[in-house]
Amino acid sequence: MKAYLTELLFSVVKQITDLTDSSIIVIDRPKIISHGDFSTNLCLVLSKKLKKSPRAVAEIILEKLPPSDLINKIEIAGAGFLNFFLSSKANNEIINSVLNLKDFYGKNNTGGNQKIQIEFVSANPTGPLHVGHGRGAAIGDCLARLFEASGWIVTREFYYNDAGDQINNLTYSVKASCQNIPTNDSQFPADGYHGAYIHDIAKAYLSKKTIECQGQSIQASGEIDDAKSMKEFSVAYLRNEQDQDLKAFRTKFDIYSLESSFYKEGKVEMVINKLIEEGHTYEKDGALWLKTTNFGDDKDRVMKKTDGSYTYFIPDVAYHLDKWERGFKKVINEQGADHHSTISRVRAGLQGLNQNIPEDWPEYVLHQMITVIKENKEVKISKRAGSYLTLRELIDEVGCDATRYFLVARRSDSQLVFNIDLAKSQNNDNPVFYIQYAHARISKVLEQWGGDISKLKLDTSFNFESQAELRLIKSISIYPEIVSQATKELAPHQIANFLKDCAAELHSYYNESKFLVEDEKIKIARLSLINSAKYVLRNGLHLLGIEAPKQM
RNA sequence: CUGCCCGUAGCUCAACCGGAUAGAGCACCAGUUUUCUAAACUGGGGGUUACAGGUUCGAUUCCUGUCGGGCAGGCCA
Repeated sequence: MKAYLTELLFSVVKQITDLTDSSIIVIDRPKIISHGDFSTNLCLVLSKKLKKSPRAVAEIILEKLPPSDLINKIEIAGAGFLNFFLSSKANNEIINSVLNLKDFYGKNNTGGNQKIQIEFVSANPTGPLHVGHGRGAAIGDCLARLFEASGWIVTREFYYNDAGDQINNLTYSVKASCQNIPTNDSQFPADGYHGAYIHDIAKAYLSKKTIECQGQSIQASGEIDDAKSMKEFSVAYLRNEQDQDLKAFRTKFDIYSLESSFYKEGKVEMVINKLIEEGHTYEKDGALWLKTTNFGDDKDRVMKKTDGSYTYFIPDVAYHLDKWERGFKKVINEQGADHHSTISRVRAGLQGLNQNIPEDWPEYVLHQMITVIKENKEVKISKRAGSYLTLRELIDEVGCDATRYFLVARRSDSQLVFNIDLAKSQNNDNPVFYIQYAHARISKVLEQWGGDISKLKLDTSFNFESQAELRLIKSISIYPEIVSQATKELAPHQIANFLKDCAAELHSYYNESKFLVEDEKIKIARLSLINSAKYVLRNGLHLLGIEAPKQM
């Protein structure tokens, strides 16, 4: 429809100016219902060029605009906006197209089956997942769903840092726990982890438990001095825990990449050698440095420490080179804002490899930190200190649907306050229930009608008149634009907000109007309308990974 | 001190590439059920968009500065 209006307007623009590019025509969706279905600021833009007032330009355009049976009326408003009101024929065709497309309404194929890789969560296997990881999981998973809905082939990937110092700290902590050293004892490792889960691992290790992890069975040797087994077991134990957390959060990954594998396969070594070969390194203070300042960083970074081991971002670079070599021209990394400094380092490393990788590759979506409030007090999320709110606890307390909704319904780049008591006590006022309730209400009405829902079709000559109906139609017709915009801007929260609005329109309509009426024509029309709203709500909820219940 | 993100109603958050009277929910006040689910709806009060400048037809949005919050600035990850 936007394209249609653009073409219509451009045919006039060509008559009254020498412009040959239709890009100056911008069609908007007005916020206010009385401003019509579409609007354009074209006259304001052209007024300077034509040396006429915007409203005068509007008069001229209006006069020359060819008639269309899809447009009911066009108004000049405000400073010189042109507002378009769709005809009932155009509206009815939208409803019928939703009824035809069903689950496909809102999807598009702008991705053209290109490959995209989305990395998210990527928590270290040193503790259970917490709320922050939950935010990453919710955003990352919704992004993946959005890209799938836009015709991309999505690979969801989880990267495990299973090779750095923090893994040794984990092992030392488990060992100390095996020896019954209290966490506050001076004998306990200074950089150790204090959470209660450490004791669980120690207990399982001593009793020689077997852990299933990604199709492998890892058995603990139970020997306190068997550092290798203890490390393997601890990591497997926590990965297994995380897998269960993610499963409870309805988040699946296609590929798990292990930092350790890039060492094993020699890819870390290859990256180092290549960077030396390309002349981007130098030695200082007994360490090997990468000149990241050549690529926009504010200072150079150590890549090989004096003890011969590598800093964390080198395996990161190796990992991203691997992504590139696997053919992903588009890669999105979703991570916490506390990792933002790695962006410039990883990109610098990739540039240094001289592989014609674009400077802004990969893309990043960073989510800001979460403050968790419980009983009016901030809950500190610290693995080391052991005070800890796990994602699983949250899911158990407020449910998967509500947790997902809360974590994805806000712009990722603003900090978020998660009030546990509110989320818990709010049950009835929770936005997610509000949306689901709208879906359930429609389902119930259609069920009571008892007709063949798949055959519902709207007579194109039918005329919807009430404000509630027109508002609902507008909401339904906007949906595909919301999906493509949310995808383009990597902003899944727009889906959540849209659904709340759409559900509000439905509830208003529901209260204003009865659907199962005597008049067959009116009944079919109204049922067609709410059934198309049902598809929008269901498809939208699906994009958020939230269920659309038939009854509540 | 330096870099990145943020600052919008009492609280939690929206606002499409710069658009029209800055919108929702919670909380507060007043109403709506013998009729498809009241987990709903209708109406009301509540704002100098942190502050000060600038850019232009037009700024919550872009630029500069100030203040405030968060995160980074390890040979930790």
